[in-house]
Amino acid sequence: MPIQPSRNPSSSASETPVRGQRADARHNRARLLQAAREAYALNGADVPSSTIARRAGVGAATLYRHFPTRGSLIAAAFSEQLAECVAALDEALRDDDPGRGLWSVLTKVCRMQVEDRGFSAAFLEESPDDPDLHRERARAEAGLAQLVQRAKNTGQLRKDFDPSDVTLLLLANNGVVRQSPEVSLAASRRLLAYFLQSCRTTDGAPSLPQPAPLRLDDLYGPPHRTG
Amino acid sequence: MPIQPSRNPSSSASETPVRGQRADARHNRARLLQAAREAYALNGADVPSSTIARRAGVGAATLYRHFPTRGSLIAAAFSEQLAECVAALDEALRDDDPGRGLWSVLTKVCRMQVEDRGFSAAFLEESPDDPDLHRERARAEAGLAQLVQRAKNTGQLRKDFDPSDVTLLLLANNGVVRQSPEVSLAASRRLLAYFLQSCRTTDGAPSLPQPAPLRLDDLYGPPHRTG
DNA sequence: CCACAAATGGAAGAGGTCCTCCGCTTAGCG
DNA sequence: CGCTAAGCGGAGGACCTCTTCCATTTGTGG
Repeated sequence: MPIQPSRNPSSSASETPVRGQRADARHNRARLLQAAREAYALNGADVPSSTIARRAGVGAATLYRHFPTRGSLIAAAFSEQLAECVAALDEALRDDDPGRGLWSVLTKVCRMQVEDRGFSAAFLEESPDDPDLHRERARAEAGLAQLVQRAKNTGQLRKDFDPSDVTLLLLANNGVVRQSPEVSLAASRRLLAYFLQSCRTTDGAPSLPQPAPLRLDDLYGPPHRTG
Repeated sequence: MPIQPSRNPSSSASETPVRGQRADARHNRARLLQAAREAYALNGADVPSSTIARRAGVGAATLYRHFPTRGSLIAAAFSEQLAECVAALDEALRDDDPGRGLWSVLTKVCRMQVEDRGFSAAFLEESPDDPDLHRERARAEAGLAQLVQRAKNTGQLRKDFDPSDVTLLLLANNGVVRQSPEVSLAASRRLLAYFLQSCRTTDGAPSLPQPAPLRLDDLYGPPHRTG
């Protein structure tokens, strides 16, 4: 059963200010979100909360009142980007040409990873554990699977491509992104080019090893913390 | 001018204990190195020094006397792996089939990244700033360039492959590695398969975008620290 | 076996982040 | 305009890591 493009992609609860709070509180909340986005974009999400509070021109307590946990701030700060991803995916699903749709999604998301280091943190590294985020990730996963299947059907995508390979690309691209902006952009483009080229159907090509069980919603904290 | 395979690949000064120190000091040094390697292998190099000292069964001061800076410990702990890389490269340079040599180096290094999270830290993320390390990285860079050129000459490697693409692969693979060991292994294998497939000469293939200026010796700290 | 310097370990200072408490300010309603 | 509670900021406690200091232990050459 095909997924319906979502009607209002930016309805994430985290983004919508709570009704009935005082005007100054609403204002401060907005300033905090903006400060967080700016700070995260630069070097990822490992920024002291105090820095974000200072940039927003509010005290630490205000930050913690609005966003009790680290994850809630991250989730709220990136619900906009999440919406952008969902929109890109919806658009791709509407495209008559599934191959073009898939390339376009991959290109867009890779570019977002380059342009905003916090984006990767929000979706791959940190684990905000926000219900909205989980739901949207699951939706994205399903939409991607559908898009992948269609692209296989049209013969634009190799048959042994696995939806988890999208996650694989995102992780790989994330690894490439920790350089200066210009270098990151060039590196990401080149990585994507290599990847896409192998993804296209090449009948004589050797088959790939087993796909890795990478589901977006399983990716957690920096790594697999043991010890 | 072709590079000569190095005669004694494991002569890194960091590995060789200083002559003339007391037997217990030499012993503790060895215990520290082993503890560091074990701790780093698990989750990368962001392990508190105190943990390493405790695991080695020595006090914190002892650690700092032997390895005054974080970088010196990391560099010393991974000089063995570095030697392994250099050996793999030397072996590849001796191989009659440059393509096979190159694939083998890439496969080996990717696998090392999977099996030892500290390895990546030592070579890509942290900046131990050890003279030995710099020298060996430069040597590796040169050897790789040579191997790449040979593989192009035999027609096994696409003409627009750039030596920096090896670094690109290492970074990408590093991004894929932060999962459980089994998942990481599968993911890394699959990524490598995708990459290698595009690297093989395919005359009709679309050309790649500009290579990214990624030299092993330019990669620094987590990222491009601004702010 | 002894004396002495090398080497050690634990304590403690410095620095940084997370988060909470609490007295003060101010928006918003009547 | 004035009351009230929502909201605020900064101080400070808990925790963690890095690094140094120093009294004590221990290997070793004579």
